Amino acid sequence: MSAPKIQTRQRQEQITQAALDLINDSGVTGLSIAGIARRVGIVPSALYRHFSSKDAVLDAVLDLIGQRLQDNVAHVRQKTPVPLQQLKLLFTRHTAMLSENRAIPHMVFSDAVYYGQPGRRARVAQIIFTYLKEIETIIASGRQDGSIRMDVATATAAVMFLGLIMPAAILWNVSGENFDMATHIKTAWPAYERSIAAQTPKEAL
Amino acid sequence: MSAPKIQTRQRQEQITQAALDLINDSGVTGLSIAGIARRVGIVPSALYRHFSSKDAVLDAVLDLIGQRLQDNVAHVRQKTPVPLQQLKLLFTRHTAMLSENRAIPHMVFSDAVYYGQPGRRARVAQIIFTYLKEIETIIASGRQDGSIRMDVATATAAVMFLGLIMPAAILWNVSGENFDMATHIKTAWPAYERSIAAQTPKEAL
DNA sequence: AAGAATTGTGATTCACAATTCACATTTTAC
DNA sequence: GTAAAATGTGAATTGTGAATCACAATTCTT
Repeated sequence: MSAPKIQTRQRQEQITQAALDLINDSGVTGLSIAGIARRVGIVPSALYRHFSSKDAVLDAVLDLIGQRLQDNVAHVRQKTPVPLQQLKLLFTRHTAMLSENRAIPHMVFSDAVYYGQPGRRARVAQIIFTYLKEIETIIASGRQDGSIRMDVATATAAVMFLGLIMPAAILWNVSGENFDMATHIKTAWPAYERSIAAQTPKEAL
Repeated sequence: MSAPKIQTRQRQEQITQAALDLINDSGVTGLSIAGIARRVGIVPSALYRHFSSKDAVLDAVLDLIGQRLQDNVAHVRQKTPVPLQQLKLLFTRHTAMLSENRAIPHMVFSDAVYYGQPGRRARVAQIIFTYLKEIETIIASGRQDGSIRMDVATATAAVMFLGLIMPAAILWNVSGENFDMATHIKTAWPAYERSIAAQTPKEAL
């Protein structure tokens, strides 16, 4: 019994998504050609019609992740024009995203990134720094409208924003998903805000 | 030509250290029995005289990492009694430690932790939460002496402390060790301090 | 110094996963 | 409709790395 023939473009999407899902379930180590193929409903060797190698699949997964992050930023921008609110919203959305996709931290910290295909690490750096840049842009506009203080470097404020997210992701993962994200968001945000906002705002709860 | 015979206790230490070094160089994926054995100067099969399996070696490495973290805390405590200074010192020491040992984030985020031996994840959780607990203790004493504000939960302040460290570690690794740790420490610390200190201190620079 | 326990060695087994290839089937182009 | 291109299949190849085992050398005990 043979799988239906699908155009490469769509198969590539299926394969990339299946790979992402598989990483969610079993980590980067658990990612195998056979596993991906099974999920897509084709035979392992068929996968090579659409990707030249496993490494190529990994690169596609990285692209997908970068895409998702950018989508997040775009969504937040379109939701509200107020910089501090954009940041808070991005915070909640990003944490929610991480709750559903462990694949993201797994990829970012994966050996495959650091010791696999040369250039892979640069690719991940690209994704992270691009994301960071977006955050910096938001912060910069907050500086312009006077809502964010000037004596914290935008770069630092942006890195600290990541610092709001990363530990939460780790603790959530390592604790067997028992870490209370909601509480973390509720308590950490005001503290972060205090460290970067021009003055303690009253309405931003 | 045969390697000298060494008592198991010491071989275990050699092996654990070699494994840690190997992870530093090649990641958890690059950790192989053969690689460890080569570094120690014995033959792969000889390793099984001292460890029952590769998993057992991994557990030993985890213990070693937990040990190092605790040592760090102890050192800081002995250096100064002022909570905020303890935190800052811990921050600098921890970042320095991460610069030298990529193995630590690699292990913490490794698939081997999440998808390997069941219970391994709990072990990592144990290490992290113990460390977090120490930080909370420091913060609690800062609350008692009035140097740290009461309206931030100690747990949150502790998690945010990790948030000072983790992004730095990632950016440093992903950027090919080009991220400027020193600048990060210098700019991020005051911001963090502002978010948890009772009032902007003047001497704590 | 003899026997037991410990530690080291080399060959080998086993499982697993990526990749290739010759061939089959379906889709597309003309 | 027919040839060519695209896609899918199953078998075979190859490499890798963990683990086992029988045997050798060393150290410890007494």
